[in-house]
Amino acid sequence: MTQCGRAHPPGRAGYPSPVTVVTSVNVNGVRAAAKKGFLEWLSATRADVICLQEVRCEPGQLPVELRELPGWHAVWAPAATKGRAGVALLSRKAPERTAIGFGSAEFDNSGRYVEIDLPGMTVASLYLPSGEVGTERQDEKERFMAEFLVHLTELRQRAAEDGREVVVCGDWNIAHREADLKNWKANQKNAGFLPEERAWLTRVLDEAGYVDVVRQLHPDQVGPYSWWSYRGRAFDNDSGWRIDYQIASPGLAERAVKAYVERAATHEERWSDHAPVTAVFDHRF
Amino acid sequence: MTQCGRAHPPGRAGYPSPVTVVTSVNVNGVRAAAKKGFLEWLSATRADVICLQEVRCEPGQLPVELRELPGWHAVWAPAATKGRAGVALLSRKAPERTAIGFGSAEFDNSGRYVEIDLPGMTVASLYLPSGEVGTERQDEKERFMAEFLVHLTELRQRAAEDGREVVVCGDWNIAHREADLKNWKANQKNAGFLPEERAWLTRVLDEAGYVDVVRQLHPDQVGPYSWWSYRGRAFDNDSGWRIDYQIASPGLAERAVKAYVERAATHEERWSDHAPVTAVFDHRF
DNA sequence: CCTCGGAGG
DNA sequence: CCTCTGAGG
Repeated sequence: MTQCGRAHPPGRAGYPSPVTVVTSVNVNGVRAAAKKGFLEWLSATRADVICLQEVRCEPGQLPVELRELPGWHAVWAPAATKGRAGVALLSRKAPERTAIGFGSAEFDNSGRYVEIDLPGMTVASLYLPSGEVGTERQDEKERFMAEFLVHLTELRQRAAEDGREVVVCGDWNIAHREADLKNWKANQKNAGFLPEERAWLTRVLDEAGYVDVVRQLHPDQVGPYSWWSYRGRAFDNDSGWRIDYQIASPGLAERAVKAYVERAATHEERWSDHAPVTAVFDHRF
Repeated sequence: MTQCGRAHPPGRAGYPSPVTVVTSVNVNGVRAAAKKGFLEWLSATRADVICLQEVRCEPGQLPVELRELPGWHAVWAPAATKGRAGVALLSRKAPERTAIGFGSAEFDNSGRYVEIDLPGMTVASLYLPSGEVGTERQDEKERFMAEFLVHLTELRQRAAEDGREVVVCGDWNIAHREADLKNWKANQKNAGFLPEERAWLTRVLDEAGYVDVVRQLHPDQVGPYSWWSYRGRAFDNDSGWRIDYQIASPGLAERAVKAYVERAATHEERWSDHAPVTAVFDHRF
């Protein structure tokens, strides 16, 4: 682990480094992404923790460049079905604890959730099912949402008791508000912007007590979108959706000093249909 | 039809042009081939008739560049199963007759045989099943061979009665003799070089009365191979097989003045794992 | 318009 | 190591 210390003043107790940079990105197939520029982005990023979704690869299928990531500790949580879903967590520091799944009989092997403890904070990578209205896949999404809300509530409580902070990053596959997608009117009956999905996200914030880190720092901005369909000219027209979030405990969220979408990361050579969502937490404040 | 006459003396009765150039090539997916150089090869070829195999495309799926081939008449014979097999015939002159299949209940819809009549000669495009020892697909290959030998015999007889010549071109998926593949010893138990397959090809020549045009003109040559696996470095090592043949009636075969494999056609940018097999028939002799 | 699996080659 | 499906996105 060759991560070098940066020129920051000392942080608060429990945070060995005064600043933690967290990034989340749905890579849409980590092997394909690696061939198109993901590795260059990775070698340039200043993130301390990276949450990946849609890895779509069993650990045994990873090419060397991905199996051996110098400077990183990796936890891979593939789906039982080959080539589907799959999440991972990369961290510069070794995790104190690792957990795959959130205690769900149905979803723990579906490659949709992995959680690690780092000094003072828990970081999770989430890939919520994408759903499609009128299909069994929408029912699955709803079952996931119901179970996962319980987990989020318990996670917050446990963390609070332990004096830890929490951030759940990933592809939530729901745009929360009208400002979170280009064409909200046309999408009110489409999966990803259904009233019940939006209401569920509101409950994540209001009832489970989390904060949408990007929105907190940019309350009046349109977007910033994090996903643009590969179909048509969605990216060029910025016809996107904000469906990738960092959802943090209030104590962590209030330490967020920056939060943004790295749209340019996938601009020149597009290596995913999602862009990285990054937050900088400064533990000195 | 903009095919211009060439500076040849007049041919024999029944052959409006004194020379007929016939090419056969397995394109391994005509859409993929078109993106990689097949169209450039096509625009440069001097062939009068082209037999294609493994077109792997329904006529409705053809991109414009393939749907509209100026100067060519095309007959497409796709397989019932999408993306599989499929043969076609392109001719500068309009066919006098077109037939898909050879009267087989099992195989007429399998995209493996199409036949046209041109002035004085019948040209067929064949894609014989490839087979694999110990599988149902080898049984299928053998059933095809049995039925097809009957057809070849009848085809010759009918043609002789009508005073026509015949050439059946295509991917026969059998190397006939030891000189027809790089590593014959190691392949004696593999589909494509089984004793019974080789014996069947001998019957095509000796019993049904056809001539292997390339071998006739190059009796002592190793190969020339017409297919090199995409696996490993088969092409670079010239580790190939001669499995694409022009099998002609004796009266036509004796008019062959040239017969060769266009290995260079797929050398620079490889657009198929097979190379075109071309024969020039001169009707003045 | 992508990525992946699997069949067929 | 190719080219196709078809599912999932």
